[in-house]
Amino acid sequence: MPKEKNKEKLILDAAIRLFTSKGYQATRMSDISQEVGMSKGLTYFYYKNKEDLFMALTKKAFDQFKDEFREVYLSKGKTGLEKITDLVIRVVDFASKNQILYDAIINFMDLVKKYNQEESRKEIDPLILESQHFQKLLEIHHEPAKFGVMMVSQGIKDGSIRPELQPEITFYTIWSMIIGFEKMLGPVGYDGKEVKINPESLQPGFLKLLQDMLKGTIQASKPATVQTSLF
Amino acid sequence: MPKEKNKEKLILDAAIRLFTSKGYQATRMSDISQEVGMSKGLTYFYYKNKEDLFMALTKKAFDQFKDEFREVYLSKGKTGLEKITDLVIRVVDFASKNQILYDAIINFMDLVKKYNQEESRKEIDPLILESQHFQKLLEIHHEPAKFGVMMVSQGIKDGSIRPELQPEITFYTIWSMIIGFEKMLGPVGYDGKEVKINPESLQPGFLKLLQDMLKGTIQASKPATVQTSLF
Amino acid sequence: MPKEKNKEKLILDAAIRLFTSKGYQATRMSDISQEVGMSKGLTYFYYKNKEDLFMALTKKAFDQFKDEFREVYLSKGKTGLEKITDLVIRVVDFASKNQILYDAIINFMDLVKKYNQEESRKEIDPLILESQHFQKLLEIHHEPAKFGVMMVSQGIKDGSIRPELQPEITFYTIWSMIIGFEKMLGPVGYDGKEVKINPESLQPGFLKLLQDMLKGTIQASKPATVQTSLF
Amino acid sequence: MPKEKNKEKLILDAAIRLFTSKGYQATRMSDISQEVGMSKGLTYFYYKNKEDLFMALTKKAFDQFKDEFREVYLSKGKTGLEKITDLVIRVVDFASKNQILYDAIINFMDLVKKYNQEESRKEIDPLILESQHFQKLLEIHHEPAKFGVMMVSQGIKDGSIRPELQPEITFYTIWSMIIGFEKMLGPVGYDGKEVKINPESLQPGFLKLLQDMLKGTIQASKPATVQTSLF
DNA sequence: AATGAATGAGTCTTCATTCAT
DNA sequence: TATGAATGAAGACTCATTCAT
Repeated sequence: MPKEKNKEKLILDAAIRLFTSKGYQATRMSDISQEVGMSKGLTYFYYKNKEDLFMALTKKAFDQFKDEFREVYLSKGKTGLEKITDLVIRVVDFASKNQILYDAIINFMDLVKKYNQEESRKEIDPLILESQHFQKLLEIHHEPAKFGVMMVSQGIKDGSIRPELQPEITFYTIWSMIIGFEKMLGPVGYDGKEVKINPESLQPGFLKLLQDMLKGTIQASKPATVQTSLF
Repeated sequence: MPKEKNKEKLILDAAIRLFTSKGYQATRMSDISQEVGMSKGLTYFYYKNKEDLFMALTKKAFDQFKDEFREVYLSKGKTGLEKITDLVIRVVDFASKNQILYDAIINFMDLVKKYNQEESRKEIDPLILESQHFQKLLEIHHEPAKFGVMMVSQGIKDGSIRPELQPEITFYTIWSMIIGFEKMLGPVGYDGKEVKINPESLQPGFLKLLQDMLKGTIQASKPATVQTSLF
Repeated sequence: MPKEKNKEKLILDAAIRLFTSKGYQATRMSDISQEVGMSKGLTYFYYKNKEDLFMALTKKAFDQFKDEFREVYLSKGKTGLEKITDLVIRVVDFASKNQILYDAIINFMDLVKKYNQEESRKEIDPLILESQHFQKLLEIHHEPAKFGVMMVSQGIKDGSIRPELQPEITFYTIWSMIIGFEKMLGPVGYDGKEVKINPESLQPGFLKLLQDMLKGTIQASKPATVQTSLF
Repeated sequence: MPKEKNKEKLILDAAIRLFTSKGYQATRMSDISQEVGMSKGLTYFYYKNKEDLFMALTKKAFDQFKDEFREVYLSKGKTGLEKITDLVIRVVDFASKNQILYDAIINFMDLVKKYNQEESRKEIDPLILESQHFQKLLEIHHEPAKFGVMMVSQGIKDGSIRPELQPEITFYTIWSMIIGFEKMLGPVGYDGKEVKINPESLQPGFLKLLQDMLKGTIQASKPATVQTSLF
């Protein structure tokens, strides 16, 4: 029945809305059921518990995230380097428009780190480990990156990226930069007297450095441009 | 009296120990008082509430963090680029050895982002906003970065970093990379079948790319090396 | 379902019992839940907090109080003055038999005074102001008095009360006397050597004075009597 | 040493100030010590505990109250009835200007009531019963009333009050009216649509009724007037 | 007389989760 | 599927009071 899938989606969307406006902690399960207009019990029928719901949200986040990566990868008439540049912009945009989804992705990265360390795995809430969504996420969380790696590979082939670079390492380095850049947007936004930069001034320089880091000898006829209309 | 300062420190150290092993949420205020061997009331005498305590912890984190930056900056006989390379290693090392402190720093960056956005400032727990430590942090959280900027400036002077780079933007880009890199260590550590990289293989490549991004024409006699004994 | 209303009533009755025997402050919410035989959580499901519960109790007090007034007003074959006399006795009786309810009424009068004074409104516990029962009380707390005013009006019509009296002012003066009289029963009960009066000796004189204050020229065939079996 | 007496007075005055502005419950002992500028320990040296302090405050309240009564009683060129009228006004004025003191007096009346009832004496906080001030109050709390009784007696003698009235009973009835009247000022202040009276309109009528209740055949040359500038 | 750090019992309140219907 | 009353463990925080100095 598509009915059920629908209910599940309604709950998830309500959760996203509420987590976004009030935060995860501050949102009560009852708020969510109320927002959807169903009983608490039914919510629990679809999602085993709050953690499970959040893991489902995280799964959705990764799916959407992968779509972003895929779209950029499949965009026509661009060099690999241009796609990488586009990706940075898209990810930052995604983060600002889907704050809670992006947070869920970052949170999942922390979770994976703990999961991979024998001594800190016990710190993870058992309910998370039990969630089927979590298990699924362990399988698929590398998928967005695969498109990224392919972009780098393409860049090497089309000469926009230096041929001596190793695609995986290069892409994960790029991803590091993206993640850090997004986090950076908070502090540099601080309007302190002594701070000379802000998000608007940081972005072009950041992209320029990223391109410098990557670019090969063969330039695209139209050099990788930096959009400034982002923020 | 040094006595009081001491108590404050004892509480903070106990909190760091417990937050590290059980997590912030899971640690009860009573656990902390018990760990120090004092009454709950006294803990509240020194720290207004749990959030205030965490902000004090964050303050300590930034102080130690700044020390790391300062030490690297003041290290003798190194080019600016070498110092930047060292900094990456030091920060990652700091993060792994002082997990909760590093988390507090990242958490504070998120907080500052919310604080700077009119619409999301209300999501911040009022107790955090009231904390004197939070107010202090708003003033000082750029300090570590200042040393970083100076490292870049030095690198430009000594020729190890390209002269056309703008120090502030360059450093904040580097910092972005560092932050993201640290987050990356979780996912890439996953021993999945299809993933070809892990922290050990990522780090040298990451540093190489960072150096490529920055380096000037004049190389140090001894090239910036990459320590591999880190993890 | 009458089930729910029932639970609410059960809680309220338990609260009345406990507040009466131990006092409001000394009664813990857990005592109440235990007395009813339900969980603490359920108590909070029906009453938002302790203040809300007390306001509900106050509402019940006013309702019962109004019933007393109505009954006296509707009693047959009595002049207005006789009804007023009865009312005094009934109120004092009500106060002694429903101590906590009467206290709640007096407490609410103090609350209203603060509420009506700009400068002292802030002294009122916010939880009280938020209570729906409090809001309701603001609307209905004059209702008992309305019956009182009608008694005076009747008295004027039937000649038992002086025709030149203004009903509202007269009744509120009477009510003042009643309230004060009830409070008086404490101190005069003190068996001090030098005090010559006690509740028993005070009441008849009090009623006589009250009647003197009010009475018209036309006396009822049977003069307004004073029951002495009250205390 | 007058020093000590002074400290005691300072504490008491600070308590009165704070209880007035924040309420008894909301005022912490530390607030009081801070207001006086001394340590908490010293406050406890002068007052055994918070209840003891409040009983001391109550004692002061009765002393001041007695002064009001005495002054009215000793005022020259007035009939007994005029003095009674003045007393009402003075008491209401006292209550509005010394809210906490007046509240303390009313509270003490409730306390005495409990104290006189075998079954409710146990509800009284033991700390109150232990307070020397409480013991003293039991002895002196009738003193203000004595002046009142004397006013009635004078009124009977000078013909302004009916000769058949029994002074004690009459005065306690008057006091009842005063107490109730003061309480009444809260509710009647409510600006409801259907309520036709307010404190200003109630007072003259109240005083008129009081005078009607008491007055003898011989009128003073200048009839007992009603001041309206009170509120 | 004086300090103020230290105590710790006391309680309200929250909310994820369950289960009888 | 669907409900929502019922549970109860969990935990932060207060503040009157004490006592070593």
